[in-house]
Amino acid sequence: MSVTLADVAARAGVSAATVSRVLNGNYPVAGATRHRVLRAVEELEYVVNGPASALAAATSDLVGVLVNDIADPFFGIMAGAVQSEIGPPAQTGGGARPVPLKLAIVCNTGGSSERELTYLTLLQRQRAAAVVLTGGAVEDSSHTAALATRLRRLEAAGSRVVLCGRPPLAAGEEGPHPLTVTFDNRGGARRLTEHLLSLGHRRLGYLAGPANRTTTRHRLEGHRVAMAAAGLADDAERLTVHGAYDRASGYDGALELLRREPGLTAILAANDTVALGVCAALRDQGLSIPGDVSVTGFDDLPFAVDAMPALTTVRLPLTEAGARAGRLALGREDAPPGGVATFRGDLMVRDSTAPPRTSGGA
Amino acid sequence: MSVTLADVAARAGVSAATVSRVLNGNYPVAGATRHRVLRAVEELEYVVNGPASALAAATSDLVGVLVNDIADPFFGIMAGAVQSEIGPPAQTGGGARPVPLKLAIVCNTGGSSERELTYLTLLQRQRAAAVVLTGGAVEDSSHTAALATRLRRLEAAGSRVVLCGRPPLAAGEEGPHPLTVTFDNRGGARRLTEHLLSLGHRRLGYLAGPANRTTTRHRLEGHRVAMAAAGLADDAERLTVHGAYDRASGYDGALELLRREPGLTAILAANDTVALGVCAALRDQGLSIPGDVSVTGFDDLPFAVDAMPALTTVRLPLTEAGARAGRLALGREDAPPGGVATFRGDLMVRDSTAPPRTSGGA
DNA sequence: GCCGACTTAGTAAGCGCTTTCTACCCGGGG
DNA sequence: CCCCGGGTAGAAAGCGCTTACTAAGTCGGC
Repeated sequence: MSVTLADVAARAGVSAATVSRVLNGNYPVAGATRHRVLRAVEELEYVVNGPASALAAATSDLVGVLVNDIADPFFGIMAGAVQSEIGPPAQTGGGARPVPLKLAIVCNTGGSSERELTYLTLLQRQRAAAVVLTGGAVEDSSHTAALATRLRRLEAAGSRVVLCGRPPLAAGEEGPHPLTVTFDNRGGARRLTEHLLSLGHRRLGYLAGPANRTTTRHRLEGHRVAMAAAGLADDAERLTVHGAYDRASGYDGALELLRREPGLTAILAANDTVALGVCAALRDQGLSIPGDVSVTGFDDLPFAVDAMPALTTVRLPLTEAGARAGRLALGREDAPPGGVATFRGDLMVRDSTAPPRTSGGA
Repeated sequence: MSVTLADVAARAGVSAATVSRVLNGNYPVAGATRHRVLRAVEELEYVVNGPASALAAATSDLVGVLVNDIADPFFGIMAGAVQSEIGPPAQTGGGARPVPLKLAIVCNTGGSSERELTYLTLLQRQRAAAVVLTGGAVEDSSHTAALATRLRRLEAAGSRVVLCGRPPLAAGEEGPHPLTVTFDNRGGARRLTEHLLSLGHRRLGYLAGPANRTTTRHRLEGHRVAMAAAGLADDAERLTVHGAYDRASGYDGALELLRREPGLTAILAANDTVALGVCAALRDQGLSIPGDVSVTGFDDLPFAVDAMPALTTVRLPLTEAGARAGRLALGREDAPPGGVATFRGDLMVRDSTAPPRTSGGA
């Protein structure tokens, strides 16, 4: 059917082994021979059979990238960054390809731990060279255990595993842990809360993400720490509402928060998308931002600066993190000390936060 | 090293052939035997070797998805939709898997035709079951020809090719064309322009996308048609600026447009992201939207409704288109008549457009 | 002028799975 | 009682590539 190595070999008057060696450049081949082979490859429009080489070499050119939802820029940006590290260079590459180009298999888990496991198995089946898991992990002991097992099997099967944007695996296990690139969600949330507190806010509502997610928990913890330091621990507890990481739950959550505490002067949203929903709800209630209520997001996705009003948020270096994870996955970069690299998030103060009206009167 | 079919066969006391048949369910196997095999699979934690089966069966479980930039929600949404059609079902799937789950290989071309070809070759190498090309195509005759060749080769190699969000291949070629799911960019742009015209605007600037892109051209054509119908053809020509599909070029483009025509009362941006840049520039110039200048986007990405102000735009059914493309790619859906399905975009009138101040005075 | 050391190329044995072809077991009709 | 056909399972030949291992030249040194 299609052109095979043998065809190329015949055409170039050499053995299949030689063609393979020319193509992989992992064995000395005389210049003249190489050229003859390369010409035959051109003439026959030969394209390597990936599965065949993966089988023979016991490794593939595929890298799995697990994301909650690729349509969400948060994940899209990280996935894109991973991809650009492992794929063809952005620059018009010359003829030499120092490292074999890898292809990224993007898997949407939709936040379901079950699908996460399913995809991990599918990636193991593909003999993926590496797997990058992005986003917060579900915190359910049975799932955590199942996940750890799967990851161990993947590594045993030769895949490199890298966590990106999620905390390292529980330290309880023996053996080396997957390399991890993580964000300081706790610190970011704490700084955001402190920012609001320092503006004079005292009644702050917190719209947390879905329960049982590490990201949700860490951000919430950071918030609570700051609240407790200001002697507002009880309020923090009372004014926390959980919801999905989407606009709709921001809208609903804001309404719920207002119901619980009509005197609210600030709302911290789980992330930028949720914050957008909060803003919409507030506007619909006839409240001005930040005049009546200050709002904060998290992540600093590209649209945050163009929101109405421009969102005060925490910038997460998603691109850098994804790129780092990609390099780690290919072993192009040395592991960070302890196997964990943490990126902190910078507070971006914009127009959605201001001193509360009551305290502003001085 | 790892567990193989043979190991499972030995454990179950059957031949490898039988195990293969049980796993693929494409051959009658007695119930008792099947159960024994399945148990052995469980006990051994056997995971099929994908490359091996791909080699033997001459087809893989991989579907390539080419996008300009996965971090851009426009592409993220389509890619996600494709993915959800070919991957594990969102529902907690039962044991039966009617169709083998496919994995999506997402390839960021960055809009480079060269990388597009590179990826196509890499996908052919993987023996991808299907390839979905999204987004506008580069209109360069040599690239178009090269692309057509590559696609033909892919199809010859057994991959199904589907175009999504780009026009069908030139009709000149013989043989069946790749199935296509496309958007009525022309009509959308025309309606957008007519909307502005009907509000009373006469000095409209158009911020087009990068030249030599089908999407850019179609949207521009739609705009020109409406402008010409209003006797404004010359202005349309003079007030068109090309730029990338990003926020920065929206910003710069708006400034350039204002320089060319200070009396501008409306700017049509190539897409929502560009529109955001336009809004930012206008604000920085002290102009109000839509008071001084009306602005429109295109695509209706999720953030459009939360922009400052909410963007009047054209909604493209990205999810539906992606899903359709995914189904077409797997042959799960019959080809549309003529092989081309066109989705139209609906005008979403929001707060960024209003009658121009001067004509509003009546 | 002969023998290692070094290059370069070929041989061939798989890699783990699919699938055709063959073998076998049974039950029922002639 | 024999033969035939439906239902199951096994044997074995690849699928196209990688990679020891082996072979054949080529040199330079003693």
